[in-house]
Amino acid sequence: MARRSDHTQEQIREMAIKASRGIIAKHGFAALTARKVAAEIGYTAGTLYLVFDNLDDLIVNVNAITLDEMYEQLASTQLRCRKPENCILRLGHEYINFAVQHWHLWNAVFEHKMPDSEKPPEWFHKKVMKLYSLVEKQLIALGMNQSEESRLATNALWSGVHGICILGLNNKFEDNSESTVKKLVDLLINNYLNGIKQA
Amino acid sequence: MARRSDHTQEQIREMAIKASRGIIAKHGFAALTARKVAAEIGYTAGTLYLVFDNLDDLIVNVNAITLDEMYEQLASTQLRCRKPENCILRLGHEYINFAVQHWHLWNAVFEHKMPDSEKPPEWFHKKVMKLYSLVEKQLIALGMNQSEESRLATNALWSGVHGICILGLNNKFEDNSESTVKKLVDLLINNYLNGIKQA
DNA sequence: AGCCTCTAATAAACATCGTTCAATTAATAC
DNA sequence: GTATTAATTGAACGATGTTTATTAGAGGCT
Repeated sequence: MARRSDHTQEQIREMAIKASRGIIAKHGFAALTARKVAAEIGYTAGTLYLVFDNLDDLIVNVNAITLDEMYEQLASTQLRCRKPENCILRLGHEYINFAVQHWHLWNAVFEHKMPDSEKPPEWFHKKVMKLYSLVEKQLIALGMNQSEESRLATNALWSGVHGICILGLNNKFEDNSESTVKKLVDLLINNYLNGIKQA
Repeated sequence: MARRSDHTQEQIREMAIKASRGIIAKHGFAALTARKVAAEIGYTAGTLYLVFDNLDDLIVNVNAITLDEMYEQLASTQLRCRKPENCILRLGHEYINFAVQHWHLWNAVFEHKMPDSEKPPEWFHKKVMKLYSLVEKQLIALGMNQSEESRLATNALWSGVHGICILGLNNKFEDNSESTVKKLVDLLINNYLNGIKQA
């Protein structure tokens, strides 16, 4: 068979990405295979390679959507908060909420490694930085002037929050309930911000 | 062939673990395959299944050694430090040093996921807790009484340090040099401890 | 020594994976 | 209605982890 032209290449791309999201969301990152994605959109595995460089290319596009959704969810919590400390705490809580709600998709963002030592494309990195900027904005509102210093302070704090989520939600603690993870994130943020104000 | 009895089963186990460590250290976690391990110890893949349940079983044993070595390296830095704040900073620096020095082996500890939702054996978890106890000891020396509180404070701080290492050493920041990662860890620890003392 | 038993180790098989590519088939152009 | 063209396929390739029937060799017995 050939030239069915049931769909444009762009449509096939989008269908494949959507199907992949579904597979990951339902069965986890490890369950994603080229043949499964292809079967779900009614094509064969080979077709995917007409439209993506390889599976990594497809996965990066899936993870990009997850980052976009995460940004929307985090940004929406910033509308009704006044004090920067509270805004940052809300960001932490919502980060946890997102990870819990979209567990497999969130995990895929961090489980996926580029082969050899290739880097994800630049536009992907920008989406990550956009997320960090939500936190940096509040640190600046807290009196820190925008600079190398605010960037480092942001990276330190948010990597810390991320570390708690990664370990906590992967059951690496004795008690790994969502509420414990929230407690830990509060502890880290509160003490960190207290320390910053003092300095 | 059969019954060569060149080695006991226990010897084969140890040779396989050692060979696996070598492969991971040299070529990374993704390069580890049953056939490669077997070839390096002069046996075939099937033999590994006589001595391990599966590859995950083998990997857990490899990672256990890494945890042991990490504990030794971290514990040794605690001999010549007086003030708890400095002891914790040293732990942070040495955690980074270990990750840099044994990059692939350190990564393997966190890249490896049990299939489905099986858990690593209990003795593995104990080795992780032993590492945390190094930090908790210093938090207690800092005036915190040993309790649920000190455990949470330890988890929060050290997961944070770990998060910085994971993201920083995987090139997730703009500047991902070792010195930047050290700066971030200092920032997190110093502010966190300042915040704690204030509370 | 020769034989037998038992089992450690093997080689081959299986199902799956990502990826490639010649063959084919349907849409288009003439 | 026929020729051209290119989208899609299906089969192939070389891997992977894991299982299993087969076999070779060590140890005990006579």
